[in-house]
Amino acid sequence: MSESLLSTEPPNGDLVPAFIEAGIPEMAARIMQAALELFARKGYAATSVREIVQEANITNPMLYYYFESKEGVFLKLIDFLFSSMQTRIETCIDGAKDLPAKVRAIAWAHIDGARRAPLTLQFIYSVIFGPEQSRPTFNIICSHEAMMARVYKMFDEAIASGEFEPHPGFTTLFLTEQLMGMINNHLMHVLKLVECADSEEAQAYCTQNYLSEEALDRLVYFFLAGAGKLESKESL
Amino acid sequence: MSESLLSTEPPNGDLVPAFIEAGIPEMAARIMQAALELFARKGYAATSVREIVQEANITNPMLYYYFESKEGVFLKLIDFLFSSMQTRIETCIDGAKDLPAKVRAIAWAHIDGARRAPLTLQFIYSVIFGPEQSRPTFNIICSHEAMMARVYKMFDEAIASGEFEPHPGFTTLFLTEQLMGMINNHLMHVLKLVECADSEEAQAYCTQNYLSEEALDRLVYFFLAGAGKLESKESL
Amino acid sequence: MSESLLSTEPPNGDLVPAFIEAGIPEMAARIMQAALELFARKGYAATSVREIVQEANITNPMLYYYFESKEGVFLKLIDFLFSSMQTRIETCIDGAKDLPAKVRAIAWAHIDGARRAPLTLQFIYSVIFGPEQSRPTFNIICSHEAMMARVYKMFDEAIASGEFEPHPGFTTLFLTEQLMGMINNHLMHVLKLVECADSEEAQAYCTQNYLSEEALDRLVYFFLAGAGKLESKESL
Amino acid sequence: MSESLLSTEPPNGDLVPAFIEAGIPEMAARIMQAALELFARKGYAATSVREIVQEANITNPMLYYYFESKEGVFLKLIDFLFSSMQTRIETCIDGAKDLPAKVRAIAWAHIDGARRAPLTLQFIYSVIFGPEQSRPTFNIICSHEAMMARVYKMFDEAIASGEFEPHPGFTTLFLTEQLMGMINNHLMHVLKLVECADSEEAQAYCTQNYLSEEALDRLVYFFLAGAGKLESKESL
DNA sequence: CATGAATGAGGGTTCATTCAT
DNA sequence: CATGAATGAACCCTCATTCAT
Repeated sequence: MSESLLSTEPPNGDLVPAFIEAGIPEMAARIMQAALELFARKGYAATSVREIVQEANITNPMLYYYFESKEGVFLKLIDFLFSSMQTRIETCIDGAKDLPAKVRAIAWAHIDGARRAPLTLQFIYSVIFGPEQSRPTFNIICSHEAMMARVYKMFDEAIASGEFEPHPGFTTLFLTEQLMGMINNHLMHVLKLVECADSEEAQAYCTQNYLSEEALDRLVYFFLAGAGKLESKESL
Repeated sequence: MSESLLSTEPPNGDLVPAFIEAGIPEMAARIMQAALELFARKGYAATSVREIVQEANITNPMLYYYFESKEGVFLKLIDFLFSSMQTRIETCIDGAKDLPAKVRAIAWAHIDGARRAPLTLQFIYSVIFGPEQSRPTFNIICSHEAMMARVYKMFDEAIASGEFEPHPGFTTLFLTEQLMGMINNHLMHVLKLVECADSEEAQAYCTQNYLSEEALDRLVYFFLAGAGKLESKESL
Repeated sequence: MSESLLSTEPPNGDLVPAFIEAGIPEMAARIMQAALELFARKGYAATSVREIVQEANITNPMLYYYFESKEGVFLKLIDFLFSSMQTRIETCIDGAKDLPAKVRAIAWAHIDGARRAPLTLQFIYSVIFGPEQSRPTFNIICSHEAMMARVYKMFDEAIASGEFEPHPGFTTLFLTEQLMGMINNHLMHVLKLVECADSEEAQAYCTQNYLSEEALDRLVYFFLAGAGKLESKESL
Repeated sequence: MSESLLSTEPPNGDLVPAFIEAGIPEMAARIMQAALELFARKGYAATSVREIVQEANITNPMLYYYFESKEGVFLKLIDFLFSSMQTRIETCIDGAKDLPAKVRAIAWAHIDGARRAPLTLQFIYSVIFGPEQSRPTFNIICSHEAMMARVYKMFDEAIASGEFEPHPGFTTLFLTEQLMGMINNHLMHVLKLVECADSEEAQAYCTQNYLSEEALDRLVYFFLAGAGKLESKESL
């Protein structure tokens, strides 16, 4: 819609500044960044501590100085990333005026995030959808559900205010699951494409079909049409 | 719709008979079954060969007698499972008379499969959506896309025949991705629930909301409403 | 000297007929041949039973039917080869009229053997000169010394008859060791060259410098000149 | 000749000090020493990493901390030993005034080395004369030929200066091969004897016939007499 | 803060050998 | 004679982690 949507940040996915801003020492931040990339690319189990410290350009015991263990690195990372996502979604919802705009903002935040930091997303998804025992146990429900809960509430409010009427039989939970599922699905395709996008042509294809405004519009429209009826269709 | 849909097979997920039927020796089948369960639960990297052979109740070298390596077990497994899925989807599409029935059949095949063999699904999803380098490389595109291609063709034919008209701007590829994505999303929730379903109450909740006819109807309806318009709405 | 010296047998090194002639069943012969080649190329320890049976084109238990063990194959092989060498040397000595001819015959038997069956020689040498504990224990002294003893006797007789007078201080044992050592040394070079002789040029070089009559003459002359004085120098 | 020739160093063959002097950490040196002894006694293939670390009194991973692999230990060892030999031979040649003295010095260096560190020699010989595929591949030609080349040059110079005239038909390469071959042959016997020298009597026999000045004289005389004529025979 | 050195436990894989048929 | 299937032990190597400095 507005150009401001189209972020121009480079897609380097370097979270070190963000870590430091959150009060994490620089070296710990480098470790977390290295771990993030490796966990995303190879998974937690297949990533060795040695690889992490090599990638972070530090010595082995330093990791144990800043973190309790390999598991500790993972948990700190997960905690940070889920908090960020939670914050982001809340900002999206609170900052948009009506349901379509809110939905659109949430979707765009994810899509743009996938473009800018694909590895971060890959990591989060592998944690959410991968086997639980392949990584340290942590309360994924707690973290993930908090995010879902905010979206859930968004639909509740829209229905209560009469702004939106779901198709018969559709619960708020169902709508939440569908929306987040559609976004996830979209991002999965983005990630697959980003990985293989060696040629310029492939990148252009990816951008047009998955990272553009049109792609965003398609997604939002599909969801709203499938989900129910809006009081006023102006915003679509 | 018909009661025949509601399979009553127990959800043990034992594929050994299926393996044997496909010409795999019994001991190899036991190995594959054990590996499937462990890979699904812990991921490929976190599963050790020693665990597999222990679970399969065989000695270590037997695995190497029937398979080239741990990697070989994985690949044979993947190959078998993807072939089965491919066959199944084709059967669904060819056996149903119109688009809604086809979509419904595909969705139900997956949902029922998730109920009967959740670990198999968990395994397949962790392979499709997990980090590529966390497991042996194999041509996932080739296997997965073949499945997608059949669905793609299904939409193409429905559109060509005038049976279905997608909303403006929706390509066949987009529809395919949305349908499969929605099914995936649904199954993900099923898997999460199955894992935690220790109480009878929880299981009942899961069955009603995700494994019932109503859940299936909701899904199919959401998809078709979001995707476009049917020539005749009778079948819905 | 005589053309009969120049053997024209192909250098295939196939001992299967010889094994069979010695009363060994054909399959056992094939196993021994395969083992010989592998032991020669990789050494006893680095050769696995599986490799042997694959090379011999038989199944694994067959080896244990004909031989007690991997060690048994080795011992039968060694026994056969040392006996052959012993016989050969005796024939050389008994068949030549004077010391130079005997020395020449012994040297030539070895050189021609190296040409015809380099792997056999490589095997024998690796057994004689390699670490004792790298292979099954067997009485190498017994086998090897018997060979040496015959040569020793040859010198003794030549000295006793006045045909040859060694340089002062040279014992018969010393002469024996020098002669066999020189031959060994020569063969080592042949083996090294045969291994690398991929080009025709290299083969020609090898033939001229190590496998020709001139090379033989040089060797015999060097030995006799170094060892002592002949009563009559006609034969040189 | 001079007493200085007769080294009195104990024949313990402990190279650890030499390794450390060459800048190798002490623990790595202990590993190399243990590996040397085991490789010499059992061969590379028959020696397990567990044996090495047990002999070196360290834990298993330390070997991999200091070396890349079992193969790495072997290569570092070979490199060190060949360099030492090369240096030693050069010192012998450069430090002696005429050809007989040079030949004598080379021979003595080897004989004395065999006495002081028989395992080192056994190892080197098993590498040079054993099957190539029984150990890691390394450029044996490069290492060995460099040594030969220096000896080759020694003969060339002696011939050019008129100091020595080889028998007709003897090339410089032939002389080099004969000399080194004779030395090798001599050392082989030393090694065989050292191994069995459990009794004092046996040791005395060995010393007198293979490690004494007389044995050295015999060897040098045999070689020179066999090889050609010296301008002046004084030095013999 | 930062390091080189060290470790017990376990990783995947292959060994020589033997069983039942 | 000949085979497919099976085994306990051992192979080389790497893991996450910790020590002393």
